[in-house]
Amino acid sequence: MADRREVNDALNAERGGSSTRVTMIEVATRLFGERGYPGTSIRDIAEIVGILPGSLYAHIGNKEEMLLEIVSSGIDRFLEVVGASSREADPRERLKAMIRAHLSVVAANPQSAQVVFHQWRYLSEANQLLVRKKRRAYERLFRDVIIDGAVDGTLETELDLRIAVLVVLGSLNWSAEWLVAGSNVDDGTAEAFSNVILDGLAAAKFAKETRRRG
Amino acid sequence: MADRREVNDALNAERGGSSTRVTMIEVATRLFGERGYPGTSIRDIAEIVGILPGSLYAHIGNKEEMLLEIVSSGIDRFLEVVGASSREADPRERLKAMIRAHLSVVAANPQSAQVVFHQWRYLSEANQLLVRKKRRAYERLFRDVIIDGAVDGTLETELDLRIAVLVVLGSLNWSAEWLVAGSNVDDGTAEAFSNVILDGLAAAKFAKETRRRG
DNA sequence: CCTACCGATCGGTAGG
DNA sequence: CCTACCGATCGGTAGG
Repeated sequence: MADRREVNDALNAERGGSSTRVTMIEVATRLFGERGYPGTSIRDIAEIVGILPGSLYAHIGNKEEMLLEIVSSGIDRFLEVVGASSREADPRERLKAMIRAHLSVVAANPQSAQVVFHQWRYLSEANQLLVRKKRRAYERLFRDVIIDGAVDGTLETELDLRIAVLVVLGSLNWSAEWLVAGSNVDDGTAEAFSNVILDGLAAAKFAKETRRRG
Repeated sequence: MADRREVNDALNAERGGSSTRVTMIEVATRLFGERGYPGTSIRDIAEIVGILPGSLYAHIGNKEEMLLEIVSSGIDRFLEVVGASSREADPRERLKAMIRAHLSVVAANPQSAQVVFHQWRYLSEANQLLVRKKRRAYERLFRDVIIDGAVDGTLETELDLRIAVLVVLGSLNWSAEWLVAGSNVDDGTAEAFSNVILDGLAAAKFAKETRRRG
């Protein structure tokens, strides 16, 4: 009966943090993503974790602390993975790699992504400030690649930079609504996504043929 | 002191519904959009409307009924306005008109749009079914114009239709996060948006020059 | 639309 | 991590 707890305790010794705490955060991530922060009660989380509601407070200070941790580490994940994809020199290829990376992070845990994208509103003003700083850094990755592309001529120069970033990030973030959890983003999806973003919907056959030839 | 109520009562006579009910829905729209459905209490709404919590139930059956009304009429608005823009014959121009129309509906009431996009999750299964039907009809408008464009050659033929629709609608829906309420969508924003969606971010100078000449 | 109220649930705590 | 509990707030109702 207590086997799950025993396994947890074993893992517990190996790492620094309590494994129950890790489980709590995982469960909270799922529920905050599915039902939203105000729609999830401490009791909901406790029940799934398998402890009594009050016992949660042996591992966390309060409910908002869990939200902050999920949102903050969630953005960090995007910054790490997409940041690593933004080293590529050629802006066009860099943007493609960033799109694929962003989609892979969302697909790895869409519920976490949903919390990152929507539940930060329920943080206190002070905590929202922390989060906003990270979000701005993330947006900068995309702004930079578009600027670099405009400079070297591989990306469009005449477009409205702000709108371009909003369209790209908007369509990427919306993927959390339809990407199935755990599905490795297959080449097809990322490729199709990049095609729409990079080349748009309008037929531009001459440009493509020209590019293909040389 | 009771002047607001008197004015409401006067308006009340002119239309069918109670004006208090209309005010309630407006307030609920704002709060559901800003704080989410579970994060908004009946008491929050009542306080702003200026009546006591229990008095709300003279005008509605329950809290979810308000949500359903807001979501349902919200989607109807998109269907009407964007549907009217989808009569244009040329697919490229039609899509541009639809993008502009969608953005204008969001800008007219971003909070309502937020409720439409995110709060439908809190409806009962039965009510979600109603909503999903309308959402599908809305997505069909966009799928159709992309298909029509592929057929007549003005839009790209090789792209993944599903992904294309998701990218377009994703970026459009995300606009509710950044569009300021009441701002008429200026030509610049809608034009820039259409440019990114239609032509993409990749420089395609040859195609553009070719199109301009012919 | 108010008065007066209901049972249920909420986030959180003291003490072990 | 449990026992036992707190005050506050929740959606909603009967009767006027």
